[in-house]
Amino acid sequence: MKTSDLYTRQADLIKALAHPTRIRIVELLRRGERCVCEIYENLELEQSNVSQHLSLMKKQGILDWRKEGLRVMYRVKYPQVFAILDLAREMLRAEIHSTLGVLNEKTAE
Amino acid sequence: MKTSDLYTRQADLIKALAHPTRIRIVELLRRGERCVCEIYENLELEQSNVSQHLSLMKKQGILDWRKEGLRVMYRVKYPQVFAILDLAREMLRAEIHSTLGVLNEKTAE
DNA sequence: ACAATATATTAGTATATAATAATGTAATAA
DNA sequence: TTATTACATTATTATATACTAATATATTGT
Repeated sequence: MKTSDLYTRQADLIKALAHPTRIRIVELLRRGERCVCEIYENLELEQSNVSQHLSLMKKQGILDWRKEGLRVMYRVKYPQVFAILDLAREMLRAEIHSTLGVLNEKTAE
Repeated sequence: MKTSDLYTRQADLIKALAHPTRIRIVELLRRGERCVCEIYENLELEQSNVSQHLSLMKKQGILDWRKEGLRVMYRVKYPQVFAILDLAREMLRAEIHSTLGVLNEKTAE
């Protein structure tokens, strides 16, 4: 039996959020649960591609799903997921501002 | 010019934390700044390997550094980095508990 | 100027990830 | 029972990532 260590599990969980498409999916799900078709239509992606990304996140335990007739409805299981995306955005903004800051210094007075 | 879009930048930033070795490095830096040699000795990794991971995180803007003689001291630039690791650990614990929960139900009474 | 030390960079290779296309499966409708 | 719809899975291929080993660079001490 090969139980991956905690750092690896933690990394895999974070990795589940480390893709632009998966971030877009999660942001869509922030507004509530959605079926697969809504997701790929909304984001203009291939059904298969979306399905694979969903299954990856499901595997990492951050998504829940339920069948509703033909549809499969997905939702984000932990609010921490949104919190992580928000924190990343904060840092991104800070980074962008600090590089812009350098530009401003150069063009100032 | 190929300016990567915001979701890609956000994903790259998160990806910088999505590796067991980089998580271990950041956890070490949680206790304060460290030189490269302290890091690779402490974590029993190759200097070159650590250097590459550091440079990746530096590139994503989450690490700061300063030269001190021969040494280069690294530190984490944003507390958000630690917050993200903490949130991921929370979810990991919840996941582990919920799977253990299933086991308990099976062995109960 | 030369040696030693700390770190960075590069090249090479193995492995992982992602996208597309094709096929499979399960639920409902006719 | 057959067709249709929604989704999942698999195979293939391209690209990205990570590790090791080797080499380069920069700083300090002699």
